Amino acid sequence: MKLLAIDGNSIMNRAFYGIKALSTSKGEYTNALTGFMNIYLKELEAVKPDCVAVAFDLKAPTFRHKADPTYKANRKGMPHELALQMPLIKEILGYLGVRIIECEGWEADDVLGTLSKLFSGSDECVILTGDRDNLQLVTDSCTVRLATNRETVVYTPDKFSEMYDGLKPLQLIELKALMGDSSDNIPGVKGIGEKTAMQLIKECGSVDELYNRLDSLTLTPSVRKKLEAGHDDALNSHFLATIVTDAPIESDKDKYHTGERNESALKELLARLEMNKLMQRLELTGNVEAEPQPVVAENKEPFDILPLTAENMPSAVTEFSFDGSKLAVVCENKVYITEDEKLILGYLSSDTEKRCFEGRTAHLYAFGHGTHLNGLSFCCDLAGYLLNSQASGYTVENLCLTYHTAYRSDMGEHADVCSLRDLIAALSRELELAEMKDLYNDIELPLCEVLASMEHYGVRADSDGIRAFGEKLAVKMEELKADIFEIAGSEFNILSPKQLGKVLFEDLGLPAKKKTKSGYSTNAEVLESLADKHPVIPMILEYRTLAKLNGTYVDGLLKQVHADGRVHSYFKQTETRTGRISSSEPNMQNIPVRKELGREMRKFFTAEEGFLLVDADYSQIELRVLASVCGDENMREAFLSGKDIHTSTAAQVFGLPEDFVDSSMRSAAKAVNFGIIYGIGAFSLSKDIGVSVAEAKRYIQNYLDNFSKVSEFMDTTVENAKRDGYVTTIFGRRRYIPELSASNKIMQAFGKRAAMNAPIQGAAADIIKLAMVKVYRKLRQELPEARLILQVHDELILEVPKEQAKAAEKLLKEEMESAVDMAVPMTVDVHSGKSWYDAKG
DNA sequence: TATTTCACG
DNA sequence: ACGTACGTGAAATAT
Repeated sequence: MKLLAIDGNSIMNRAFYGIKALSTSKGEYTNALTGFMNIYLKELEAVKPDCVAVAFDLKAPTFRHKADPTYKANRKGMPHELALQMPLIKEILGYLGVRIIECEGWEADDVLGTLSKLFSGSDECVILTGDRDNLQLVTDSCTVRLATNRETVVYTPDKFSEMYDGLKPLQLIELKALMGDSSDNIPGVKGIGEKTAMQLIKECGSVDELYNRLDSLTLTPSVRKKLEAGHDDALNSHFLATIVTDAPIESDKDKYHTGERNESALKELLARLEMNKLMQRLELTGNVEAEPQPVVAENKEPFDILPLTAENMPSAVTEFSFDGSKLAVVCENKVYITEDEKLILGYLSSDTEKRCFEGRTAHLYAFGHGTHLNGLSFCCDLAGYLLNSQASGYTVENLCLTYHTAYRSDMGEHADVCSLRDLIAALSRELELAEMKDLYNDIELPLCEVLASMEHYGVRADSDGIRAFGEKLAVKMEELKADIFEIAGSEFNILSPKQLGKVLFEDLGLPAKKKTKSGYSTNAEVLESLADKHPVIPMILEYRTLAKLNGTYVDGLLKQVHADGRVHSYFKQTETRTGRISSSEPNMQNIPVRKELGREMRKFFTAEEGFLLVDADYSQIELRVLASVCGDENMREAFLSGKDIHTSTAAQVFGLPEDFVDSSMRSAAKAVNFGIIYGIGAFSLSKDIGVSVAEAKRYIQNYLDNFSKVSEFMDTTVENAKRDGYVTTIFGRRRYIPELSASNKIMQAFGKRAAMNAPIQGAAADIIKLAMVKVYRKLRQELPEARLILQVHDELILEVPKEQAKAAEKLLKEEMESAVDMAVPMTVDVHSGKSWYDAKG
């Protein structure tokens, strides 16, 4: 029989340090669990054992019969992030039916030693560990698999001999008796190191023999003296280094066969831990001993599947799924399916209440066929997102697992739609408990239609113009490239950070300022600081800029222009942790604007013939939100009087009348204002505005003294976040901040900054989302030919028949400014023009 | 697939 | 002594 004996603590330790931070969205640590299970499953595959046992040290201090109380005292206590995972791995292994051995008063090593003796002779023992101590157990019937961060090294007696210069595995004890082992607190003989110990053991074979023959050995006087003085230490160390093989454990070998899995408990635990990959892996690989069972809801009737017809179209509340061509409608315990366009449109446009997983596809289909999806009252993905914006991969199955409702995998391809009813009940309850029902009903749910409408209409893009612009850039790039090669004295890939780093910092000998994981940093900040050190630097910066424009914006955008001459960016509603929406394929939220050359790109986004673009943006929305929520009178006053906020801030911080504020003071104040929103740090501020860290510190202190309510708000926000585990916006949107409970200071600091930022960035997102819903509805009523086509966080863009542009400007400004009633006005600037370039003031 | 860089609010 | 502002997405190179 073949046994796989695992050193649980040691492998957990490896796993913990091998995988960087990993935790569930609520902050429960899972990195060691994930790493352990990866190693475990891989090794199971490689070893194919008949039996498995995992040995753990008990938590209680190990005052072993053979050791004094200081034994292992200098081993660092394990970090609590790891300690928290120890009971969980035991729970997982327990549900997998794996035998766990914990033996009071005995170390995991001793248990492994005992097992290796039990499974010797005609049996076989394979020890899996990350600790070289166990190598002394290697025999003809026992191999040790040493798990390192890269690969597993297998030690047989031959391999051992090869690695340890001809020594036998058991002689590892003799070696340690002399040289000691600081990590195990084995003292060894004082003054004897690895080299000497090795020499002595090779010559004498063992510590006993060494001392027997001490007088006749030829040794340097100092070594002889150390050995004589350390005799007791050597004997004690020998004792400590020896792994015992008589721990009191189960001696019936048959008891080590893996038992039955506890499928339901395993599933529930892994779902809580959000270890979805592992769940899949455990079920996919299957297991002859315990075939995974499909999870079938208790007391749940099967669903009848039948075709949808005009006659049997349900008129009660229904759940549906729609993938763009196939519709499935669930009513009571029946699933009606159809691919008929008329029936699909009939159902989608009917007024009956309907609920689904995500509404985007259905909305788009309806828009594409000149109608609307009506009666939608619930989208599970949006509820899942509001309940936990940190999670990712909102699927019906994951949500069912998270919110403990049955996933009807017994219904095959209709599993999703058949699982919705119970899931919706659970999600509704959770939304109620979290006080997010209004946020859900008034903002997120109606916004879904608005975003689908934006995607449907898209934005007109002038492909020819973009292409011509790209060709101009390409010509410039070729010229620049030739010049760069000439001046640098070699040809290389300018866009390769690695090659560029070599040229700049090795060949040209420029000073390297910053390093990345894999070499020199060559980012714009570094290069700018070197700009006057070598003429090639500014050229490289320019080349980068051109390459970015050409690659990302010219080529990237051209690929995304549809046959209708428009780009239909996808606005994702469940992506960001703060509540913002994101845009992709193409990303229309990062089209260049800050520098003139890039800004030119916006000339290629135009209104269709006879139309204009109307562009409105909130002025300083985040600072206004901050002023409102913290109630600072100073800030409120500045906004109410319509002052320039950065100038006003500068006047306060520098203690001067506003007329005395110059442009450099204003821009410093602007940087401070940004910093406040992001969770300020003196170091970064100093870098941003080019003053000393001490100076930056003074700015911040001055700011906080002047705007004391801001300071209080930040403090209480962080306190509340620590207490509750999350922060909320004025509309009740939540963001969990698990980083606040990390023991790592850097993580904690990040958690604090995120906690300070989320209520502000999130509230701004709430406000513009609400405005979008209002604008969309108002346009439908008053200017039905106008449409909302873009959102860029604090900016909305309409495409409007040109004679309606003035009316649209007015409507847009009014709806946006009146979306919320805050302590300070939410001012909006609005402009229109033929292209985005022209429409943006 | 991960890393680096850079575009936006 | 560390690493250094919040939130995104895309592309090219490196692995």
